[in-house]
Amino acid sequence: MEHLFITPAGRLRERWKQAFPGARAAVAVAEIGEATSGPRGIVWLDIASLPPAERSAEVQAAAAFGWPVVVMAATPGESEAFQLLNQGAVGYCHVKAAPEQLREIALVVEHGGFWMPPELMQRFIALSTRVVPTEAPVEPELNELTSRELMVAEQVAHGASNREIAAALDITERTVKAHLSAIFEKLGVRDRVQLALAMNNIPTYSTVN
Amino acid sequence: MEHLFITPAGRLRERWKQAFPGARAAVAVAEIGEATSGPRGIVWLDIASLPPAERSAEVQAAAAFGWPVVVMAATPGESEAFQLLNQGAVGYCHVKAAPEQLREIALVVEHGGFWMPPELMQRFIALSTRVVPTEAPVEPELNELTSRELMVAEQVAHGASNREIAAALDITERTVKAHLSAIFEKLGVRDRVQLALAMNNIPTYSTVN
DNA sequence: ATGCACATTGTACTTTTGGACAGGTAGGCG
DNA sequence: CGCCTACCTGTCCAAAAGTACAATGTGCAT
Repeated sequence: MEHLFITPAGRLRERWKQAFPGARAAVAVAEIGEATSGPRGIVWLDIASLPPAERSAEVQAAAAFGWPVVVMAATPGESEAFQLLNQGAVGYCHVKAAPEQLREIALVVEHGGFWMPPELMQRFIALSTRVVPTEAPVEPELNELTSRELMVAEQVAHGASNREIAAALDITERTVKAHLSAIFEKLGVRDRVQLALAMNNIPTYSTVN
Repeated sequence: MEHLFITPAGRLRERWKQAFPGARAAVAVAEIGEATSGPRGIVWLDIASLPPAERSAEVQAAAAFGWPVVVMAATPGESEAFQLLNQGAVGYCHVKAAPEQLREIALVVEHGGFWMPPELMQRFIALSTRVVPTEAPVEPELNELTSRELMVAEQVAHGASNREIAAALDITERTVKAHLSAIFEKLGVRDRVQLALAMNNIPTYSTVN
């Protein structure tokens, strides 16, 4: 496994040599543009001192080389991270990552995985759930609901509190609760939050319990 | 490195034994709920024959165990993948993945990486660039949330209770409440119901008081 | 008339939620 | 070094939500 560090300085940092004794350094990927047929390796791209505008192109060039590309940034930022990963990088870490960290990353990417700081990963996954189309809409059997229950359910679907519902329907809060209990039972939801989501055709996980 | 396969059948498939000769099998994570202090291992969760509704909870439970969780699905779908990763899984593969593949995945996740099929990863990246881009906020206010707050908000957006959120994020209920208070303040909503609706771009008319 | 579903309300209770007040830690920054 | 932010936690408390075990009334169908 070869390790190729692309860095403006053109020379390896101590940290890198510690991580991979046999590592090589270069100023640009173009400098070694033919080893595609040799043994697999990893390209480590130091973009810390690169103008932001050139980074994307640099990653593309490195990715074109055929080896997994790990980007090393000085100030890991989420928008940059994903832009660069989108350009073909498979790793994104801090330029001052410890040797052990680098070896971990190497293991991950050489086996087809992606690597980025855990916080970033968490955040992106969280964000993704917002845009990924969730099929399987849990279409509630609203037919099961009586007319009065349906009124209450609609109020909840719009975020109303029990007190507000009581006022709107001119009934007691107690009665609202009674209707709600019946609704929960019929629709198989646990509480008003899940009801509100179900009424808007939004699936809920953690429906258990 | 221990390999624990959670599968309804309770017994190892040939493929798994080939991949990890020392692997163990169990019907549920609860069955072995104390080895947290022992050597690190990986939990392989077979959700192929599990009702979709229970999968999320199962992943949560497995994640609570403390080991990296790899979900094995019969028909890998992107929405499910992201949901389950959001529940704490760090891997998502086909239940019939080849032994070599499993070993690759094991290497990746045991070194802190994430693994999912390349197509999914591509899709994931592509989607994320749509959400994250610097100055293209889908909901401007969401940018005000910190990373942790966003995670909590996501959970609420899917109907989770404080207790479930606490378990999922491995924090106390108190902390969840703290985050929620901050979220309510920042997003200008009154309670978790309105937050859940707001997160799903559903207007609420009773925002007053 | 009898049974039944629906709507309504009551009391009492547990659970959940959310806020108030008060900390503690860790990392980044001037 | 303080200062700030994010993150995490605690106790105490009050409101809201939800459940359990009721009762009452109305209309409708068998």
